[in-house]
Parts: sequence; structure tokens; C-alpha cells
Amino acid sequence: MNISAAAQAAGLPVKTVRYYADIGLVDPVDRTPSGYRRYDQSAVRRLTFVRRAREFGFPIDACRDLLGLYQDQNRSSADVKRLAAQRLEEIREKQRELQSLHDDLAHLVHACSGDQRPDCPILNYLG
Amino acid sequence: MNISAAAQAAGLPVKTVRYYADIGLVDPVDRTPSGYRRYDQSAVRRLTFVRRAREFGFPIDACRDLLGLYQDQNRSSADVKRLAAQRLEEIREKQRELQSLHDDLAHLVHACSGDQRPDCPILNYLG
DNA sequence: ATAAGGTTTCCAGTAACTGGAAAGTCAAGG
DNA sequence: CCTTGACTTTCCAGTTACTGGAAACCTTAT
Repeated sequence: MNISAAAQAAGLPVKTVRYYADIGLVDPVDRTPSGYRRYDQSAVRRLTFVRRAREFGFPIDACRDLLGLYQDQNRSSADVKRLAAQRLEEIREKQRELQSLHDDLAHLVHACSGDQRPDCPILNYLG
Repeated sequence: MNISAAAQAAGLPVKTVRYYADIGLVDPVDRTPSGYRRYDQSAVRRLTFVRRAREFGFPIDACRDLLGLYQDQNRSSADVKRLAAQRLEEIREKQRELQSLHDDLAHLVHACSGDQRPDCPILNYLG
């Protein structure tokens, strides 16, 4: 599997996949004799995981930690649980915030969708 | 209300609030005679809105558009609805992705929380 | 009046890409 | 076999959205 197939499968730009290889975040499984990076399903799963984590604001180093959970054979259960639980709480907070953003926008759509009256309730609320 | 009170109320760093003023995204209502930026509740609401939108990956220009919905007196209902509905769909997609990320992590927590066996099912899944 | 802390502008640095150039590689058609 | 077009490589520069730090000014509380 060449880089563009892997990138497509993971939903990332080719450039980004190459960048992740450069910084050692998600390495290709190996190289072809001519130097092309080769990826497999496992690498694609890691790339997909990183994409999702990045989209929700986890920095690269946090992604590295999370991937490390999968790959470190010598990890302690306590460490794993603490790190993952902490990230889970962050995700729940993000879900709550995303819901607020959703509600704000839905309110806007509802309140402004009919006419051009200058006394739009949203304008009163926000402006 | 000085900049740090506004920043705190909106959940943003002072630096960022100043940056948003610099690029004309959220202006202070005015300045004190000595040049201090002054903010009010309305500005804080806009800052909060921007913070949430930014946290979920909307670029600055999209935030500008969204704020424009509130402030443009000459907007057309159709434009408002189209733009907001499009963003709403993006938010729903983000919610789905966030749920996937959450489930992945929860799975990890559940599967890896007890022991150090080398045949952790998550390692099989992702490694 | 002076010290502590908040604010200003300006400028440099960072994180995480992103675009583009120059050159090597591969697969298909002639 | 040769070429053409798409894909890949490395390298380096540029971008977005901050973020940190310096130097100087302002405010408030002792």
C-alpha cells in the first residue's frame, strides 16, 4: 500500500502522512527498494486514530502517548488507565462544548430563518 | 471591563483576545483614555462563541462569517440559513467523529485496565 | 511615593502543517 | 524499447493561529 492509498484510507492529506513519518509519529511498515513508503492496515488504523484525535485538539505529543498505549509492551495498567481516563474526560468536556456550539447555531437558524426584521432575537442576544 | 476580565469570562488567554482585536475578529467596545481596551457582555459572548468554534476546528475566517451573521443588518435570510445549516452539518459530523474517538478510547480503557498480559485485544486490533 | 500588578506595542518563535521545486520511479500505450 | 503521465522522494520556504518576552506605560494599594 503506497502513501496515497494509506492517506486516502485514513482521511488525511499525503503531505500530512509524510510529515507524521518524518516526526516518527506513525511510521510506514517499510520502504520499497526504490524508497517508496509502504503502509498496511495496522498503520492506517493508527493514522485514522491520530486524525480523529488531532481534529479534536489533542496535540501531537498527546497522540504519541495514546499510540504508546497500544505499542508499549512494558506499560503498567495503572499508567494506561490514568492517561486514557484523563483523555476520556477531556473528550466528554469537548462533547459538552460541541453541544453548546450546536445549540447556539441551531438557535440562530431557527430565529433568523424567515424574514429581515431588524429586531431579530439573536441580534439582541449577541450584538 | 478590562481585557483580563473579558478573557477570563470567555475562557481565553489574554494574548488571544488581544490577537482577535488585532485582526479585527472581536473588537473591544472602545478604549479608556489611557489606551486600555474595554469589553462588555456582548463582546464576551462573541469571544466565547469564537472560542467554541475554534476549539472544533472552524478556521478564523469561518468564525468571521458566523459572527457576521449576527452583525450584518443587510444579510439575506437565505444566506444566513445556508451558511448556518452548512456549519451545523459540519458540527454533526464532528459529533459523530468525536463519538468514535470516545468509543475507541473507552474500549481501550475497558480492555486494558486489569493486567499485563501480552495478548491485549487492543494490541491485536491496532498493532 | 513606591511597589506590585495589569496593560500597551512590537517583534520573534512555535506547532502543525502546506505548497512548490527538482528529481527519481512505475505502469500503460505505441 | 520508449515515452508519457501519474506517483513518489527530499528539501526548503511559507502559512495559520497563536504564544512568549522585552520595554514602557497605567492603576491601585499600601
